Amino acid sequence: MYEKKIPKDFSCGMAVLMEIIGGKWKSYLLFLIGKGVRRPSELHRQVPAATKRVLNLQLKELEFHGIIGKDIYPELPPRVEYFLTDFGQSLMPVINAMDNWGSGYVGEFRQLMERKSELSGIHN
Amino acid sequence: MYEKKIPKDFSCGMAVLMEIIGGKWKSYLLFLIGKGVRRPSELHRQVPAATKRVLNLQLKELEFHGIIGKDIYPELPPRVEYFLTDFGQSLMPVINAMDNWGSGYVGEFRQLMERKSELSGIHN
DNA sequence: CAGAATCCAAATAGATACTG
DNA sequence: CAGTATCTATTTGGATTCTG
Repeated sequence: MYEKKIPKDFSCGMAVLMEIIGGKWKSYLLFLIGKGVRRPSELHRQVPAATKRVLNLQLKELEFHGIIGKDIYPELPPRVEYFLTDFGQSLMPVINAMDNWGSGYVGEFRQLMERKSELSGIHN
Repeated sequence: MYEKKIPKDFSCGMAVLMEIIGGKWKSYLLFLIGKGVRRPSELHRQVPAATKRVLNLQLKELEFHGIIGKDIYPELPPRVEYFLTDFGQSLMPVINAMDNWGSGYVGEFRQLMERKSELSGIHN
């Protein structure tokens, strides 16, 4: 399995939360699963910029921390459905607070990023 | 300057927030500055595990996003004091919500990490 | 004390091809 | 469809040294 070499300090609640939801796509995944998007292929369709591999890795971490669970139906073709655990549900208000705050800043944030791009000559 | 090559998608408020506070030590820094720890040397003393360089990088990012500001006193020896902007203040309730949730999970989290370490044979 | 410069290590993500 | 394996690229953080 994966072995981290640099110790992290989890004395602070923030650090614990960041460890749990800190991946690049975990917030989307939680958001979507919270909205009822359950199957891996659907999730991938909603977040096409990420590869299956990365989504799977992050889903595994969320599962490891008990935030989500999965039902596996041994059919053909195989079917898997993710869901929020009770513990995961307890996280949703925090997620929503984070999303709300961020949403209020999206516009200004984009401008800031454009200014930054101009300065360094990048034009996506 | 630093040029990112992989585009990020900030359509979601969560992603914006994570971009702003997502660094390894930013949460500590905000927490400490919010508590009134102002000077770089003090901050470094409170977070000795991080190097000055990294703390500076993260402080700069927080400053770039308008979360914190700094007063520079051109004295000898030089003195710098960070402070939360109004915008940064607006973030604190979210930070606190995140910290509270995480704090409630610290114990269980540590156990989980130990179990993980046992499995892979790591004993820090 | 504050912080920039350089070099390097670790962590994380992406591309692609493959299996049941 | 779901998931893994392998390889590569990018991003981020750490160590050290140096300056005013």
